Amino acid sequence: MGLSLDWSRELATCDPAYYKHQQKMFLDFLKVGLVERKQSKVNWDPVDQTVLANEQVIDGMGWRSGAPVEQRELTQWFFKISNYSEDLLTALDKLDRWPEKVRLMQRNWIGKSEGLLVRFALDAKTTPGGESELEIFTTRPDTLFGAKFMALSPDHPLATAAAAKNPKLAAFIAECKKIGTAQEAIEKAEKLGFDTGIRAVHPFDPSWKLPVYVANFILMDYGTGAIFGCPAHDQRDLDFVNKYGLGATPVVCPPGQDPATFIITTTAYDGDGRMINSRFLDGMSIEEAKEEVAKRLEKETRGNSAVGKRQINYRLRDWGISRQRYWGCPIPIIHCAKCGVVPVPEKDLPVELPEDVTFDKPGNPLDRHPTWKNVKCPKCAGAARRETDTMDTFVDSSWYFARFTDPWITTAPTDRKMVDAWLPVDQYIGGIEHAILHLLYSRFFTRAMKKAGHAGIDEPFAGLFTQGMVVHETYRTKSGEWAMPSEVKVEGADDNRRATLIATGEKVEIGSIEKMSKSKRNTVDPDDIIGTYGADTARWFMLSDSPPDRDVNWTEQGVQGAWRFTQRLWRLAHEAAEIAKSAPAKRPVEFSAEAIAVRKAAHSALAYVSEDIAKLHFNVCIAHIYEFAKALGDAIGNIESEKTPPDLAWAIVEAAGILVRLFHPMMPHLAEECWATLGYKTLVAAETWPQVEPELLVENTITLPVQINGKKRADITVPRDAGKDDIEAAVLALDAVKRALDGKSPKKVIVVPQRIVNVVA
RNA sequence: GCCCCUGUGGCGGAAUUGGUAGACGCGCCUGACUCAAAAUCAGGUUCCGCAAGGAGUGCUGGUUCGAGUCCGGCCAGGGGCACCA
Repeated sequence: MGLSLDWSRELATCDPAYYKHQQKMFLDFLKVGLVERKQSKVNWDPVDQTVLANEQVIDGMGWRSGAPVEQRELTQWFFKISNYSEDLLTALDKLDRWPEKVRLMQRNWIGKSEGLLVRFALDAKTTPGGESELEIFTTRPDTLFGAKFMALSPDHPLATAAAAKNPKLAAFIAECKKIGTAQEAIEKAEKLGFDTGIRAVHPFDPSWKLPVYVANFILMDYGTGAIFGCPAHDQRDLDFVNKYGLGATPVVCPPGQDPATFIITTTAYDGDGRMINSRFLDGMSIEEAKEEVAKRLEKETRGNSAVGKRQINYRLRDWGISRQRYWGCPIPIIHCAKCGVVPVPEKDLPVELPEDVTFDKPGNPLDRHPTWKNVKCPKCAGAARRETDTMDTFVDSSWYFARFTDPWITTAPTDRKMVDAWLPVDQYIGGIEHAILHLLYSRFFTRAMKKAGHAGIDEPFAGLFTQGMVVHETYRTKSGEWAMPSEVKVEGADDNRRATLIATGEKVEIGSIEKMSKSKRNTVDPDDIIGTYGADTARWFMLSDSPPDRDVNWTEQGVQGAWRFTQRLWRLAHEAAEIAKSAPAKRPVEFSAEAIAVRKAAHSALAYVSEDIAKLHFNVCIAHIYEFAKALGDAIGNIESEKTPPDLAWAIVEAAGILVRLFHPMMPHLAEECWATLGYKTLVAAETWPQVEPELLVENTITLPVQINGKKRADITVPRDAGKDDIEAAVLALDAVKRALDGKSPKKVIVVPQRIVNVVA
């Protein structure tokens, strides 16, 4: 297709020469405290037999396998992306050349929430082991007087302790965990609770006791795994109390509601309002009440520390990178019974994947490869074993752009001079599907590389553009097999469209329009167009209609038009070359009206294309090139005499040169040919972009639309610098205006300079 | 459920950011060239109407001299998040 790629920089992330550096960075990140090994509940893909990050679970299914994801408890390696939660969030504001949509998605994913940690005292008589307090996290401390219950996650230590003494509770917790394994069930699960018998004390009223439940909708890994429930203002809590009959006292009254009659039944109120039923908070706004509660609880102490503490929580979790699969970069760690977790010494890098592996059984082949797995401990030389987890392949793509700046260096992941000179990437282009996965990981990785000394910047991509997907109809045979568009003949129109297999004539069903994929076989091969019409026509055609950020429904309708245009440009180049023979080399001092018209067409097209190409509005660029080519063709066609006047000849040569350079980015091969035809010895690719002459964009007379009551009724042509009064007088003399006014004088005449005139009748 | 985006001719899509709606291309129609066809060239093509004229950017109300563009309420399609306290 004539793409200009520097293949000398080609790299492969599966090449040990690449992942060697990745292992080095893993060890460096470990040194600076950005890698951690911990037990955690993980998303387990039962088909791929591997762990998935939260970001890789889509609607409860594995992003690759599509299988329902299960929860498992495993020891895993993590990159501490959450160290950068705040930075990753605030730095989004500075990424002004990123689509707002992507920034918003990342903001939501990071999910910052500000709230208060509150230590509730427990009635020790009621606790299993004399526990005296329970810490909860809330973003709504203002609703503390609406509290009806406390709730613990089934995984909360206090729940575990209570269950040890209460078999019924233990059974309830076991039931919760069973439901918790299938993601789909979680979404539909009813809110269930179990009263532990434990009683908590309200922080503002020692005599106010709250029952402590274990509830299936409380997550252990957010906040403290425990909450206080305010049913009137939280729908989940309301659903819960309505099941257990605990009641709901409203503490926030919506504007215009009478506090005396305001009640909550089945819908919680989470809007704005004034505090009610809340003692010293009554009458305050929500914000004032939050502040007041925080202030009071911060001051109050129990056992040498404050009862309340402000805290900011993030939804963003650390990035679990352990994968139990063969295809990935081995994690350069050795486990020794004596020394524990030992990093592989740098001189032993890379840890290469063994090649003699078998895939006959499910699970990780590295796990059952004795000679690879069993090694000596680098510290004590005793028997040890390798870490058999490999890294998530998203790690590979989190820094390849940095490696591109110097892919040849063997002694380090990056050459600091190179990486700092080249990065950040000026314009990154990718699909919206990477909005949080790849783009958030890369932002973290760049920061981590900075901390470990491998780069000097925070943000990898200064400009981001998300291109749309190419979509196409799907075709399916009676036996349920997918057919490719090239194998199918489609006839008829609208509701009568029908499709048959070209080979057999068998009828096929026309299915929905979907993203092109190998599995649905709804792909088209640009080689077909390239084969018939050439690469330039294919490029032009693909760029011409649809803006690149939108999805396109692929059709070859219109490719003929693109091909026709290449012919026209070719003819035009030859016609211009003929005129060039007699054109003066020196720029004429004076230009005729015809010559000026040609120059204006050239320079205004140049101005438009320059602007639109920077915005990646290629379809609009192409429209302007069509117009310009038409104007130039007309100008050449209008030459009557055998000998073209020298000034016009010069203008045509100038215009042809501009035209070729304008379409060169879209049709490089044709442009080079045309350039040579025009007599140039250089390559267009090596030429500079032409300069606009701004004075050619200014018109001496302008045509203003004339509206009557906001509807266009006429045009008027006036000198560019005509005064308002002159324009108004000319407008009122127009027939269309006189007719509309019917002898009366207008209420108002609005003259917007250089734009429009509106007569209000 | 919450958040976000999109909605313009027969089709893909333009519209200087509040100022001529439908650029440009496809398709279609008419004409020229031709014995004929293809190619090429010229003209037309939002809808209603023979015309004068009128209506018109998903629906509906508003702000404004003026709204595809801004605001409110709906409808439809797409995307993201979802027991995150």
